[in-house]
Amino acid sequence: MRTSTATALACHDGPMAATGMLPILDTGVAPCCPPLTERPLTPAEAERTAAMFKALGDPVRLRIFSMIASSAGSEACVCDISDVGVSQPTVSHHLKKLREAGLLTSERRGTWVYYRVAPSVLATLGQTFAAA
Amino acid sequence: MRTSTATALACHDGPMAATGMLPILDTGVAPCCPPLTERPLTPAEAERTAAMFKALGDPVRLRIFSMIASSAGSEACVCDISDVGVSQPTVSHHLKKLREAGLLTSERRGTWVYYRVAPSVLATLGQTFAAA
DNA sequence: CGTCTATATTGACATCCATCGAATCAGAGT
DNA sequence: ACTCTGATTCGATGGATGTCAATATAGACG
Repeated sequence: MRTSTATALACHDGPMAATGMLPILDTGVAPCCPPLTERPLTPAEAERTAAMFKALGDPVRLRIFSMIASSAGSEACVCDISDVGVSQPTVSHHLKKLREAGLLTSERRGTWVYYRVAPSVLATLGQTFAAA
Repeated sequence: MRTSTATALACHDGPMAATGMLPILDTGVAPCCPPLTERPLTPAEAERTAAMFKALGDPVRLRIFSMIASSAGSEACVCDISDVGVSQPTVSHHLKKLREAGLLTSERRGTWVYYRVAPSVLATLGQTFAAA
C-alpha cells in the first residue's frame, strides 16, 4: 500500500458548533476538535480529539512528530529519524500510529518514504485550546 | 491536603528558546512546550509535553477537562461531573491524573471540591501548535 | 534473477492503564 | 460523638501499548 491515511479530518467547527446539537453529516466525516472551552465535548468529539492527543502523548512519538514538523519543507525521510533511542521497527510503529491518528501522511519516493504533517492539523489542534 | 499540584508549570519559552541549549534553571522548573514546528523537541521537553497530551489522550478525561474548561468561572465542582459514563471513583482518578499533569488545580470549599484549569495552560498548549 | 538497502509487519513479552467495588478520609450538621 | 454526604484511595483485573528481534516487503541496481 501507498499511504492510506485511514481517518479523514474535517476539523473546522460548523455553523452550529455551539448549539449542542450533533449534526450527523451525510458526508461521512464527523466534526472534530472544537475549542475545549466552548462547551463540553460530546462523547464522539472527545473520542476523535483524544485519539490525536493520545498519539502525541508518547515522548518518542512526540519527538518524531516534532522532527517532521520542524523539518525544511515540513517533511522528513524515515531514514532521517534514527536518533530517537528506539529501534527501527519501533520508529516505524510510531509513524504508523501518527498516521492512523490523522497527524501525518506518508509518500514513497523511490527507495525512501517521506512523512509530512497532515494539512491543517496544526491549525486544528491549535484551535482546540482557543479561549472562549 | 489541599491542592498540591505536583508538577509546576513554566511554559513560556524563554529568550534562549531557539538556541538549542538546555538551560538548567536553578529555579527547579524546566522549560516546556516550545512550538513543535520550531525545532525538534529535546528528550526532556518531549517528556514534559507528552505528559500533558497523554493526560488529554483519554476520551473520558478529555471530556472532563472540557467540562471544566467550558464551565462558567472556569471551574467545576466534582459533584457536577457525573455523566461521563464511568463510576465516581474513576472520575476522581482522572481528575488526579489531570492535576498531576499540571492541567488542573483543585480546591476544597467546605464539602465540595472544585477543579479549574491551571493558569496559562490553554495558552501554553496552544503555542505548541503555532506555525514556524 | 540476485542482492543490497530502506521500511514495514509479525510475534512475543513486559509494563502500563482504565475501570470497578470496597474501604477510607473529610467536613457539615444535627 | 454519631451520621450523612462528597471525594479520595486501595486492590484487583482485563485490556491496551511500547519495545524488540526476526521476518517480510519494496525498489534500486547490477
